[in-house]
Amino acid sequence: MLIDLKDVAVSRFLAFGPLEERDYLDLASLAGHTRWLKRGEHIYMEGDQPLLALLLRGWTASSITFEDGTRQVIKVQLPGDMLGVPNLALRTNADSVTALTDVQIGLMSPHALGRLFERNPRLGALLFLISQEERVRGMDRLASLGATQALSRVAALLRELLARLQRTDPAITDTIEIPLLQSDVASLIGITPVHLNRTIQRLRAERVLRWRRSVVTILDHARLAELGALPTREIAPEPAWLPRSPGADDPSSDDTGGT
Amino acid sequence: MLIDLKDVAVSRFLAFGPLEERDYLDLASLAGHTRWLKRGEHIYMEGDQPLLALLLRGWTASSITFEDGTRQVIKVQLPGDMLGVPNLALRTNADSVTALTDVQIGLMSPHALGRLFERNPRLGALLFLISQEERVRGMDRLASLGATQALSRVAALLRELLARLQRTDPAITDTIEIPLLQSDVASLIGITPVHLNRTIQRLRAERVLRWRRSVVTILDHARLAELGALPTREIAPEPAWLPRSPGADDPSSDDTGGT
DNA sequence: CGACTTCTTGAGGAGACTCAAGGGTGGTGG
DNA sequence: CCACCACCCTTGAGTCTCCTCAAGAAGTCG
Repeated sequence: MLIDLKDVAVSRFLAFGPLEERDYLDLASLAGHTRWLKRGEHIYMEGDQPLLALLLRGWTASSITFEDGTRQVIKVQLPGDMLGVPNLALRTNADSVTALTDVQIGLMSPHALGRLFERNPRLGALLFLISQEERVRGMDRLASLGATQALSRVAALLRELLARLQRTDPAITDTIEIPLLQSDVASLIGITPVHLNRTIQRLRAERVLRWRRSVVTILDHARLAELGALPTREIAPEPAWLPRSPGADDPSSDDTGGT
Repeated sequence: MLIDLKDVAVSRFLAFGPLEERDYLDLASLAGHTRWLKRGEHIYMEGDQPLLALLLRGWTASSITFEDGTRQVIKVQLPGDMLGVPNLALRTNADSVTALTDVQIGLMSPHALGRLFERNPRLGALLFLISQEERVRGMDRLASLGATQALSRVAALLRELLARLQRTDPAITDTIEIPLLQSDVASLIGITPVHLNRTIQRLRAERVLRWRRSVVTILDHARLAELGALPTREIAPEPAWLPRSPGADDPSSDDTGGT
């Protein structure tokens, strides 16, 4: 059960293809202090100055609070995900991020990010791509909330989490531990906790899944896919247009000889 | 009513601060053929190879189709917005983009994008930031769909469109022309056309707005803000961490620098 | 073993959906 | 220029999903 933190930290990058040694070094230059936070603590809050971090262990949730106090959970982050990235575009944070479990995060300075764009355009472009992947996820969630009812939304969420967890741990197939209260899951898919619970009861009755405390076991993957009726998204394998790593000794780059 | 296309094309960049002359030149290198498409035509379709374009004139809508044929409108794009960006992360497009009006688009090659990241890290980082801004918009919409009811969603949508239009045309204050059918608007906010219509009737009765054909006039901005209860997002003014333009003659650009 | 949180179930009500038909509006062709 | 047609908006009626309020069961932690 020991995972190499290095692997987790770059897992989102590796989804698009292998990295050169130079890339690992440049990515390491992003790493700042690591911190542990307890479950329930906030990594950052709405209205604060933007802050950038990498989630190394544990789960977090991003939420937005309305003026009347209503809280909406926007998404959950798993190890390897970056925290606070969208807020870089804003003067103050749009969302808050809370630790769902005890978590370990690696803080990183926006300035280091800026230097990364300068020094290693390939990694800059990869960061760009990772953000696009997040946007696609957001679009799918939007489609789920906008066009389907509770049963489908639960199915779509479980399929999403399963797929994301499988990427860093292929051993996961049927059983996942979701450190979310049912009230959090309900907010995530835009229904009330009461209604989520009734929906879970239906899925249990149909033997689609087991859901005990925070451990969910999928019994009928086919039925789940049928309910959460969005296609599985495939990551672009090594997009040809990506700049090459600055270390790569390929003489065929016809461009200006900078360096 | 004549708008300089150059201005439109870079409007999203300018939101974060002014550009150097060099930046304009590098951005121009992204520009490929421009094309006109008629209302109703598709810029690209789900399942196709990703394609990159800049919307120069007119409106488009992005939508996702479920396996059962249900279509969900994800977002609308206005002049200056880029089309197809999120799909760069995927093997095949997750969404389709359709022209809501006659539109003019500028195609751009992903390879040119890759070169831009290499040649002008500042613009690379700005593209990254523009994507983050989109993510924030998506998060807000997710919050709107997940936590509020029809009346608020209509209000939030109108406020969003108003704010986006005002950015390129400050003259817009109360009246906007929305080239969307009520059925499109309904899908966008995750309700049925019938229910949207009833909701509009309520807003009309309360004298919050006029909505005739595709022309919407806001009569009561305060009430609208009250209903669409999300804070206004402010773009970060010239983030300090952005790399500087490669043309900028700053002698201290070598990587010195403390921790 | 309590005290607390979280999950579960019940009952009643409201927002949103479906089906369906009537009323405008703009476009097209005679 | 008018008549017709197609498309869209609007309204009605009935139903269902989902919500709210509330209380009881089960699990967790000190």
